Amino acid sequence: MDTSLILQNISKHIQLTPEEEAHFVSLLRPRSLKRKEMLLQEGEVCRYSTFVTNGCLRGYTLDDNGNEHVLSFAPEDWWIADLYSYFSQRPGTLYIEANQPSEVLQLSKDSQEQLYQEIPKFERFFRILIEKSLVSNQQRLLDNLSLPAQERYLNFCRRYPSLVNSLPRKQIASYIGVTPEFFSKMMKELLRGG
Amino acid sequence: MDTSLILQNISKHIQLTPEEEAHFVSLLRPRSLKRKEMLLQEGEVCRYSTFVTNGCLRGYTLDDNGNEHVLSFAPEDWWIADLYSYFSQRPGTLYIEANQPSEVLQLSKDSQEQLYQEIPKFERFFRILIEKSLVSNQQRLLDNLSLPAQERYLNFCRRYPSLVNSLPRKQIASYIGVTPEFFSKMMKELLRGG
DNA sequence: GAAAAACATTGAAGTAGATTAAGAAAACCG
DNA sequence: CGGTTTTCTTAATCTACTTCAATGTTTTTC
Repeated sequence: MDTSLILQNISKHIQLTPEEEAHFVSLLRPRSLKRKEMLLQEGEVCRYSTFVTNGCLRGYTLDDNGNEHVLSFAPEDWWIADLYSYFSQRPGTLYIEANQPSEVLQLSKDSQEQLYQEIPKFERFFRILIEKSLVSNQQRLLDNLSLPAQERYLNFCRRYPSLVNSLPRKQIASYIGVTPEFFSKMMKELLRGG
Repeated sequence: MDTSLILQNISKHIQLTPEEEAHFVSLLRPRSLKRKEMLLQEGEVCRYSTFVTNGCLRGYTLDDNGNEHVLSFAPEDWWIADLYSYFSQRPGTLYIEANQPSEVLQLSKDSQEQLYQEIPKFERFFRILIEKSLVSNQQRLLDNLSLPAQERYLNFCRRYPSLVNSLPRKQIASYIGVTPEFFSKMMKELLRGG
């Protein structure tokens, strides 16, 4: 398994000794996913934090009408989980699905707790990771409260430039909170210079 | 200054020795706020995490049209900050204002970093605090993407039962993302049993 | 306790975005 | 490749919510 990306990801915030790196790596479980393969479904307990080394996953909920609402995308070098379920180890509401054939590394909740005990630096690492998530999540919430769909789309383009042209438009529409039909109209407007 | 509430808040997640408690308390700076007093304004750097021992604060942004969008309320026993600005120590976009005369305890960013070094347990405490914020923020975002205003209001009532009857309705309207006018109509519907 | 300020309600008119339905274009897969 | 499924677009109709404007009602302030 290729662990260079995840070790590099971690080294952005904490420095590990070679022994610590080796120990961390020993806790990881690699997994390959086919396109459309489900990593997690509503009602299940999320037992792993998942790091994407290749491909792209997406996390979403289904509402009462069966409409999908995308909470997050996880391209290469990102983490994903149903955090409510992962932290509480209770059944969650999120679906996590591979958008493309993907390679991931999984860290179980138990391993993560063990890691906090053995190498306290990891407590710092995951704290910082969550801090960043929280900040961007708050910004996205404020965007949804205060900006029209067009602006939210432009913000999406800034935040995920690599994804804009590789995701189905309906998934982007769902992420910014509009229907595919409206998204289509909006794009026409945008290109026409509106 | 009365530190019993904040020590109790902390003891929910980590156990401190009396010496550690004393040291922590020595880093806190008490502050009294009048109604409408601003703790933070757009463009300023957020230098403190603020814990509310009494009263209630609110965090909001102003959009281009001067409309207020409430990101969070902080009643007694809650923490509040402009997290983007606090973590990055760069100018932020949030206003934090006292809804009522309030008593708060402030922990500076420097003190917090110092605390992480001196008493690593605090790294755990704040990690857990942020984990919980992130989970509830994600849920709120999904609510905004998938539920009509009425349902979002009912969720608000569940989340902040103590605030429902003590906040101006326009602030609740702003929190759930509708205008005061629409909120008024919605409440009429709700009471009529709709 | 009066004046001022902030908050709340109502109604009419307008709009961003949803829904439905249908056809066209891609993308997938055997 | 060719058939199936998924995605994308367009257009007509519909609705949840906004805006504006006016009025009434609390709450604040001094």
